[in-house]
Amino acid sequence: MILSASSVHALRAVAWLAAHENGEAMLGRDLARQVNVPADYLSKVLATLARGGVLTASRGVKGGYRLARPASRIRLIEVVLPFEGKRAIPGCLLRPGHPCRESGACSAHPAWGRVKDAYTAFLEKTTIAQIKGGS
Amino acid sequence: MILSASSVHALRAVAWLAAHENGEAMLGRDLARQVNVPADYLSKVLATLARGGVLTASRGVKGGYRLARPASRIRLIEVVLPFEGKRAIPGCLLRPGHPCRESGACSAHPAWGRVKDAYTAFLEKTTIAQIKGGS
DNA sequence: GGTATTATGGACATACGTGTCCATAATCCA
DNA sequence: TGGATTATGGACACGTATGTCCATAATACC
Repeated sequence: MILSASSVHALRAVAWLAAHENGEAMLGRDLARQVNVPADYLSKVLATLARGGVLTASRGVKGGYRLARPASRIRLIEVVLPFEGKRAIPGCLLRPGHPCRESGACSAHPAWGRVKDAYTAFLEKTTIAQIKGGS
Repeated sequence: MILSASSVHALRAVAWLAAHENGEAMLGRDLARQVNVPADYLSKVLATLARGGVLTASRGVKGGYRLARPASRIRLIEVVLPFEGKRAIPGCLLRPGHPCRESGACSAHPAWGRVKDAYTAFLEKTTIAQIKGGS
């Protein structure tokens, strides 16, 4: 389904974190239980997000994870990029890896362009605050 | 990138076939060379498309592949479905496998819905004739 | 300082997509 | 009928995503 499982895990975790911020750091295992993802796997995802500057992690008692910034200033692309790699931003449909500019665009460009634009706009313009739900 | 490599191979092959129909059947190895896909791999893809009723295959001398119907009556979803499986039609973003109806839609529904609708419309409404290029 | 607690990291297992190689079946033509 | 030609199918190889398990490092609290 378009986004990899790791990306969805990451979005779910960050969105849940945004919807339940209360000053305290949230434990990795609690977060895993809440978003229904294997704890040992989610820990890798969370570490990646911390390295990417989306979350801050702290160890020891009272440790856990927090958002590095307000949810309204975290865009989906930042959450997803480490897991999607270059595949995050789609290119030409029939010629993968091809830029598919207007001049010399491939034959599928008119139909595919609408999907491509909607998708990239979704990742680049939507913030966590817009998908977090809760309140 | 959203669609699997096999799906893109299939689309490229069918589109090329549509753009170069001339009454003759096209050999699998020629098709593979034209769309730049490994011949031994494309043959599996083409067999799947034949089983799915998108192409007709014939063996022996003068054999090869043809479109089973005019390109204007082959929708992209038919070409892609055997390779994408249930993943072909996207569902809820944060709750994979969830229908995400309007009532009780997940929190990401407003933003994600636009992408989802554009994508499913692309697959279900676009025909091979619209992406085949050539003349 | 010592101990419990938490995140971090490495090694490993598994499934699947992609791709290769080769034997076999079906078809055409001489 | 026999051989050449073509699609079909099975077995295998390989990389990557996903997931599990366990040791280690960092931190807070007593």
